[in-house]
Amino acid sequence: MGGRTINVLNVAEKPSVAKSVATILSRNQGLRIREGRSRYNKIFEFSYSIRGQPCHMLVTSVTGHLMELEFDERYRKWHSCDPAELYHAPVRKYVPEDKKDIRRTLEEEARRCQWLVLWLDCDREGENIAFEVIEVCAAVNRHLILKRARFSALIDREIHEAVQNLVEPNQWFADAVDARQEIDLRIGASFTRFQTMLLRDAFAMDSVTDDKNLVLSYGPCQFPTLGFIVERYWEIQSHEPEEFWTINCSHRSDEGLATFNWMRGNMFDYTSAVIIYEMCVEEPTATVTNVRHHERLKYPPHPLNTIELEKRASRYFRMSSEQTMKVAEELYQAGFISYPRTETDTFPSRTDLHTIVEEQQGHPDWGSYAQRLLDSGAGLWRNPSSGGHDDKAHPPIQPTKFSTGESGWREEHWKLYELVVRHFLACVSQPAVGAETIIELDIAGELFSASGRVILAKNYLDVYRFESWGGSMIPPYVVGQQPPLLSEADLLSCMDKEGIGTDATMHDHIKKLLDRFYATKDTNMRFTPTNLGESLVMGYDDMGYKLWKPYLRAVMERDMKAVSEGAKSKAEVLASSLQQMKACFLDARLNKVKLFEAMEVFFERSNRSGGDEQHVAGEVVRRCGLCQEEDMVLKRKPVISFTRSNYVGIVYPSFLKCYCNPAEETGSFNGISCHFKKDGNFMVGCLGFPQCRNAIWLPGPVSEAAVTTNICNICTPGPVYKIQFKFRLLEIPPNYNANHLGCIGGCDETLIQLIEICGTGSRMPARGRGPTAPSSNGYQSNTRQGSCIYCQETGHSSSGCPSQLSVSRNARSRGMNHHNEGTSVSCSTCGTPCALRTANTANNRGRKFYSCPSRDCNFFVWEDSVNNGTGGSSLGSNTGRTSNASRNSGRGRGNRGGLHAAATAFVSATGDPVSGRRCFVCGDPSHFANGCPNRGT
DNA sequence: GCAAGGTC
Repeated sequence: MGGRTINVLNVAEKPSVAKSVATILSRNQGLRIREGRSRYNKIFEFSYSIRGQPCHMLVTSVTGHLMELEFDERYRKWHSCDPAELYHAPVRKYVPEDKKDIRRTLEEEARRCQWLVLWLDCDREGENIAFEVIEVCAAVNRHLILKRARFSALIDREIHEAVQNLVEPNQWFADAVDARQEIDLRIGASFTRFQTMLLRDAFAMDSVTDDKNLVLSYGPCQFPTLGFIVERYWEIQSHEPEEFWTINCSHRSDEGLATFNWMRGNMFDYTSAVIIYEMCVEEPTATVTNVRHHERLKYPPHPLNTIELEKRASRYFRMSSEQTMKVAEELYQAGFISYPRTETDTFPSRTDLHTIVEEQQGHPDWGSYAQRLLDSGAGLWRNPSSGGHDDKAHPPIQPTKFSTGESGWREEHWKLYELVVRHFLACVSQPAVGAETIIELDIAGELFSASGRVILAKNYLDVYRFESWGGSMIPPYVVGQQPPLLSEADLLSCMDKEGIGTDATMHDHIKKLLDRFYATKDTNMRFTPTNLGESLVMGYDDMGYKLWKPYLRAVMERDMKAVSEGAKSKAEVLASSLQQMKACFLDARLNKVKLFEAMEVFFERSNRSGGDEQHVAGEVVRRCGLCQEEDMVLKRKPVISFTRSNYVGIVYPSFLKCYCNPAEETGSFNGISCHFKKDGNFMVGCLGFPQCRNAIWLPGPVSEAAVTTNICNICTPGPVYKIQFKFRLLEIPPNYNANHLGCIGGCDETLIQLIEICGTGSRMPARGRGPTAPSSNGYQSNTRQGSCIYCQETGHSSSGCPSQLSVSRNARSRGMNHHNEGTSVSCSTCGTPCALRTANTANNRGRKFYSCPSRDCNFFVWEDSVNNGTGGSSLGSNTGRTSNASRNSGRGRGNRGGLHAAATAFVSATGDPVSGRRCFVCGDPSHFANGCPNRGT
């Protein structure tokens, strides 16, 4: 070839690899370094020749994935859509903000290059990152020729061979990762939103955390990890200790004491044990019946990979896996150990093991051992065993630089470096040799045995001080002893065995469980599920779903493998996997009562307002500018108590919705007439709740509020109906009137000022807290009696009722809320089939409606609106004006400025800074009136 | 405010 010099852009997965590749290829001759747009990703330049083609080489890097997957903007907000929509909502790949400078570097360099050579790690993720780099570079230079360099170690021969034998990038590998990302995102986001919105505000979880923003996340890796912990915990709980008896005998001689164990082990029958014991006592002469000698070997460990490093650091030093990886990364960055994220536990044949040992000869603690290893006369050397894993990307973790400790090291650095070095030296050492003796005795026909071990040659145990070889032959667990809680090392083993996470992410999943308050770790590094973690797992388990088991991940992994081998297409796997998971999600939602029941085992139901289920309808104030679907109505926070013959307590509005007209204080509950007492603060909220959470809080001192027919002539989009307020005089400053005709559209200075001074209803400390609802056996038990709510038969739950199943599936598969045949209406919120009922309130007596039977759902629709096509909505759309307003005002997007501004102004009054606003009392922009030092109290 | 996967 030869001829004109071409520019070749080389991109590695991380800066260190770019540097190594550049150093090796340039042979350190004429290597220039310059800055890129990103601080960490330098650009190396030198001349090189690829198969006779003179090249100007530019080597730079990314830092892992360049792109992330996310839902389209319209689905990003938690209340923007039904979580079930997340199984088909559009997603896009984009370059996140912190990677944009890397993208700029790639774009700038790619424009002037002819070739792009991809030096990403040779695994599936690496291949996927390669395509991300291609996407960015090809977008600015369509003529780029794309090449992939395959290499498995950063050593001269590999790198030179790789660049002289460039191949094509592997689309199948990248596709497998695309599918994995999309499935993870859709499952994770849908279940996380569902769980969080369903449970967080429904239960008093202050015992778990004070964090009101608690997220109850679900993830295909984190949940099975939690499952391991819960499962072991349940094993321990279900263990019933049983008494047993055993007989021991011992023999004291000049050489010491030998203890013999009864070969029957444990006897659970007391009488039998006593009889045998008496026989032995009556005839106590012991006869030695057997003496056996064995030579035993104890082999050194396999070469060190990530999981073993984490497990051993946990066992030997009580370091968490997360901490271990952090310290290991620092040691790697400083060049003392090799890359710490590796599955490989086999040394590549070309590894120069001797050189690594030679480097350690000068160490005060293990230097002499290293010298013995190198002395061929000592016979201590042994070629390392293979653990059978090879990720073909990185070698086992090994020391790469000699050190007797550095000034900046903390104790963890010392320990981890020592572990890596001693482990390496152990790997190339002979096994320990022991002589084992087993002695058997006969006393009155009963057999006893004892064993002892003498270590003949310690060999690797001399350097691997973390392991010992005790003389005891008693197994660590005996019958009847309960298993211990899972240790971090156990947990890592479980995850590794079942393929949960990767070596680089396992510790993240463990940490996530602690961060989410799903589990705790005690001082012995053992994990216990929290009430929250246990109840979530219990809930899904009660549903019959193994979502907390590793099976789902295993299936996904098989699919990914099939895609990466070309056996299945990405589209095929995505379609089938998401279809199944969506069905699972919908079923889980139908069965959400199981989650509630499990939570009720541990938590009190919350009467905290602000929850998803606790709004009672009011009057329409304006159309919601956020969701553009529903109206905003004046509501009173529904802390509602009711009285009936023998019970006083809080009723959840979901029970009330069909029975109680919000304007009245009487109604019926389960056919019993009740007296309702409303005692909450005022707010204006969206009827689309819980899908839409747009809410405007009103001043705390409001004692009465009513929507008028007055329309504000300032606020747009209209109409915005004004509200007649009455304030509690003692709670407002003297210069304000008790009566006020106000507007929530953002124009009303008086309201804004009162909120700044007095706060809003949402921030009032005690909101009519009544007696706590019974948690497991009060009226709530009507959903738990075991008989189906549709056919009244026992033996199946309502969600599995044969009379309803086909209807509900039909409705769901068409993505509809209802159809007009018989009683087949499904709840738009949770999909539960709804029964036809009759209203018994003053305004609507005799009118038929459908409502969701689930006690935690607000779905409600009048039968006549179903039949005339106006569709379902949440509670309260029966005011007449609602549906008219909905129909008349159009459903177009955009123009939500007026309401948005109003919401912002009111939000500012609750303490969140909004630019441009100042304290109303003193004018200082650094605080609001609520926190003003000049305000006085 | 959701996942898991790279890596800084």
